[in-house]
Amino acid sequence: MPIGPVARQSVADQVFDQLLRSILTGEEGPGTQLPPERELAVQAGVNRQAVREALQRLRQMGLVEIVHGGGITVNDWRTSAGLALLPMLVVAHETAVDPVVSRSIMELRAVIGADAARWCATRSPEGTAEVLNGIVGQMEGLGGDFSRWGMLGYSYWDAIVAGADNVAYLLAYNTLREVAGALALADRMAPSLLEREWRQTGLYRDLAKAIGAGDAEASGRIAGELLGAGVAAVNEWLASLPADRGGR
Amino acid sequence: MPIGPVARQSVADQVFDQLLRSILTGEEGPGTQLPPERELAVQAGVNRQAVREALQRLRQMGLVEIVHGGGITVNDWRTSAGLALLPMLVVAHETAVDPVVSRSIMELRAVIGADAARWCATRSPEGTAEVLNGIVGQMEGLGGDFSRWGMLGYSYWDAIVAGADNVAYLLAYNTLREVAGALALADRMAPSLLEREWRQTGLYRDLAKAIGAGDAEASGRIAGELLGAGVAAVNEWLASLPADRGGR
DNA sequence: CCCTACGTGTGGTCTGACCAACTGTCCACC
DNA sequence: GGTGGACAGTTGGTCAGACCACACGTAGGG
Repeated sequence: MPIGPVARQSVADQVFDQLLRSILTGEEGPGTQLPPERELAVQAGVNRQAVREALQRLRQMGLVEIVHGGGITVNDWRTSAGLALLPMLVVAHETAVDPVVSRSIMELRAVIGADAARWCATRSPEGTAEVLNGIVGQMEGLGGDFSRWGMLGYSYWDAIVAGADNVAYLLAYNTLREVAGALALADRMAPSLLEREWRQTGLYRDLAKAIGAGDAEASGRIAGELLGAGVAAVNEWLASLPADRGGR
Repeated sequence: MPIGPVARQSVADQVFDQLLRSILTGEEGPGTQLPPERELAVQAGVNRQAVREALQRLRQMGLVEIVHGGGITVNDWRTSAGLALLPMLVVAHETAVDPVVSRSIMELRAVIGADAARWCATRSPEGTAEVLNGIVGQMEGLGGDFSRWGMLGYSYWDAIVAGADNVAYLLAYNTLREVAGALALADRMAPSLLEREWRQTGLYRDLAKAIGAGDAEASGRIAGELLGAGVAAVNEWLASLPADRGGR
């Protein structure tokens, strides 16, 4: 039995996590002032530099505002944080993944993936369709080995997004891939939600063909169908839950 | 003539900018090792702590990999950076905005905005349509005062995205708003590109009505039309350029 | 009453030191 | 010959303490 890599978190990372958590949970609401750096340092029992690194990272994410000599103010992350916060929203309450967050992720994935496929059909360089077909071939090859499907799915959509010639899609998709990792770690349910999507190998091949033919309309439609399955699965999951799970 | 606020950049921010630029320009390509922290500090003529803060921020963005005792490796930002990089891509080459980046931004904005409108029609809380109608009223009120259109447009789409009940859209839209600021600053052309979109007040009112009626299909269609105008404008701009502008 | 000047608190920068992890080398041992 | 341990050098991580720069409240002078 192989052992995995040991998670080693630096002191600054731990401070970052603690502050992030207290902001996301609302313990430190928007507009409130954080304690001074020096006090945070003694509270955490660490050096001031570690606190500073954490605070600068929070600032970069838009979660706090720091003014020289004026203290640190907590922002409202709903209006000032960027997409980079998404992976951390998933991990923030580590007991279970917020279904609304999951749905958000799947919807964003679907809407970007579908449009990327549309553009990929007309803007992608030569050879993209061949790459996609190769991946589909591998998919068909490994019948039930579910553990490797995920990787192939990533490569498939990676190729499409790369072929869409849209940096914004590319970057957003990178964030989404990171989120997927956090999702899979935090919640065992997520993979099974995706399962029905993975199974549709036929559509994967159709999509590759449509992209190879340069048919934007068909590509967008098939990709939407493919990715819509994941959205539908999350929605069903959401509907099956008691009504009290709807926060954030 | 009123003078604006002076940009005061901390030392760590300047180091961050320099490193970011040298990574984005490819001067420090993927896989290359950065000089050690101590050397970077003497090169920049600053403290090592400042360098550390900058490096930690680069790490958070996924641009570099840092291993304890092992040095700092530059990542390929195309595969490892998140959407947070988008604003910095715009500013990176400050002479002119890369048209491909601009197009990417407008497309992402359009695709998210349209889907947000679709969901806003069915998922938004009571009163959203009233808010939207109020904003449209203000739009109609200030005939040619173009400077204030931008603000109103932001509020309008803010309300829609907030009503879509999708955190991912919300966060991505926050990033896009930030990008819009950078765009307007870096390139005077951007506002005129958006102008035709702003002018379509009638569609803005139609969209508010469709959302109020809970008509998802119409909302998505109108929003797509509205936002598609901006995409089309950028595409025309792109087509009018000499072919040598296509990098990145 | 204004408003200047100052003190206090807070973020920003610096110095220097030490700890901890990776890397390569060499050598004892099997 | 190969394996594993001991070692030194490089580099990131942490710490302590000091000083500078800015914001803000307040008391004193006009």
